[in-house]
Amino acid sequence: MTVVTPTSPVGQACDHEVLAVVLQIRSGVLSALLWWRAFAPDAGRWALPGGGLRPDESLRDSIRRQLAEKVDVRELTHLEQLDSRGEPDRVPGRRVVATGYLGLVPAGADPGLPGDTAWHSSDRLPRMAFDHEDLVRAGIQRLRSKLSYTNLGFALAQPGFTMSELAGYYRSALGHEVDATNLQRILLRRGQIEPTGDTVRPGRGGGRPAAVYRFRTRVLEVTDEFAVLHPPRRSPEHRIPPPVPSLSTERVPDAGPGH
Amino acid sequence: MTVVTPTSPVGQACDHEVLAVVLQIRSGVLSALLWWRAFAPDAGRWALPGGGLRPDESLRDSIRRQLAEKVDVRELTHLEQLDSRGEPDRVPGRRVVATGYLGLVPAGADPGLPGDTAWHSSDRLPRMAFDHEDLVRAGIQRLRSKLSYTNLGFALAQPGFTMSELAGYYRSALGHEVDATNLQRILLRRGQIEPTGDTVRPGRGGGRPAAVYRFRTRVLEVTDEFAVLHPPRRSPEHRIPPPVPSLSTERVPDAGPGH
DNA sequence: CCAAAAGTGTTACCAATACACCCATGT
DNA sequence: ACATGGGTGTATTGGTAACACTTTTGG
Repeated sequence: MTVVTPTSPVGQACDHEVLAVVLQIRSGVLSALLWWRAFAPDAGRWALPGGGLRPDESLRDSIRRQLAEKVDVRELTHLEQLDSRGEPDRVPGRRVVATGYLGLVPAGADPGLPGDTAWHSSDRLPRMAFDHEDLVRAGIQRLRSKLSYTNLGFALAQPGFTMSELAGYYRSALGHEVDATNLQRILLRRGQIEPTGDTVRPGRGGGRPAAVYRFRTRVLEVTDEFAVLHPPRRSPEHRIPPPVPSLSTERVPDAGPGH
Repeated sequence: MTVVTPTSPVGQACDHEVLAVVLQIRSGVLSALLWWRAFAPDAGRWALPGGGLRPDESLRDSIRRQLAEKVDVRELTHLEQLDSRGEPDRVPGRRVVATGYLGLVPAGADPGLPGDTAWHSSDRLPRMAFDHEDLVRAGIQRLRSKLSYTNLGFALAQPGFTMSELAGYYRSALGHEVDATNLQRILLRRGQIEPTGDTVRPGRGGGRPAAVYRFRTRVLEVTDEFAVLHPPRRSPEHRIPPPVPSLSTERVPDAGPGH
């Protein structure tokens, strides 16, 4: 049965916790914000920020509240739900269902952190508590996927950036080479970014001054609907005719079950 | 930091429910399995199958158990998590966090249903309880997306099928025209399907006998990684060199927080 | 022999990659 | 001048949509 161990935070109605995988590109390394557990269970391991859901808050409100203890929430440029884990033994000694979130902080920001909290390179994760490492990997995977078909890059970059900076963020997040030239054209074509008109002075050694760009919106949008099984281009009204009900042997009642 | 107040109710641990959006193509119509609520709250509206999470089962086990009451679970060809909803007022009178699942049943199957349960056309949904309609739409959206870049078609089709049947399933699920000819080549190229060698006798009116195909695996696989921001083709080892730590001003400790 | 349905071959199109080349600046 | 980094132009590639055409059956 469910044993209540004194790890549960404040007066909870139910054992539901909310966890966040907070990612940021720090000096060219995709990093995750982790928190060091001083107490059992899993003392000495690193855990995701988060905690119990309060009776009067939504999941999203909850994770924002709990993140506020770790990092300045105003720095969070994106927050979306990952998935929920409910294995009975995922946390020893007590039954907790966890809902994971992915949070993103733009490059360059450097929020102050509590002493037990630190950024960890995503490809050299420390020993982590419970099933948290798995959630981190899910978060990274989600980020990588969405960079490809949405404008999620806005959440990794500061408001104004040069194309080589942006390509660097994509490189770090995706883990492979990204050509700044082609990235520029892809994002321009899709209407994700636009030049601000400003330029940036070249560093020592010279070089042409780089144009400054910004994302047109800093809210998630899908800009590349899946490349295959598109609706046909030719006849825009390729609507599927509603099938003849008389031929149907279906049982699709619209009212109550009067059978 | 963490306050210790073991107020969480023991035993019937938490108000967590699991819901399933079960979809099937029935006579060319993408349909959802719904259940008629006889009692308050929201009596007379249609709801998703599901129910409370038991203390000793995982989320996935729970939804399988609860679906077994509505539909022969052996018919379920696919089951994946959608998302969780935790707004405090999503169900009047009590606080319940819900985790939604997407379940798929292959065309042709016609499991017996309890009297209060029926299939409903997905584009003419009845008045639904709580936030369930929103979950249905999320499920449909998920299905449509994954048809494009995974082999999820296996879950909509019976084990053996002709290309025109399969194109029909895709048409119904996606809501737009799908060319059987091109679908065949796409799925063959991706290695999703293969001919069984059998053919099917043409109906009255003749026609060339159709070849029977099957999906090579009936487990979800991603067959079309996102079309853009691929790793470069040329040099397979375009690995990003690990950044020099000495130049880094980072604080990415590998051990406990000794700061 | 004709109609119907399935399958094949071919073309056109579009978007992304690769890469050579041009531009603007610091030393 | 020339090295350095940014930006533009362009050829190539690859995969899908579109569609005409061939194949195989029933009447």
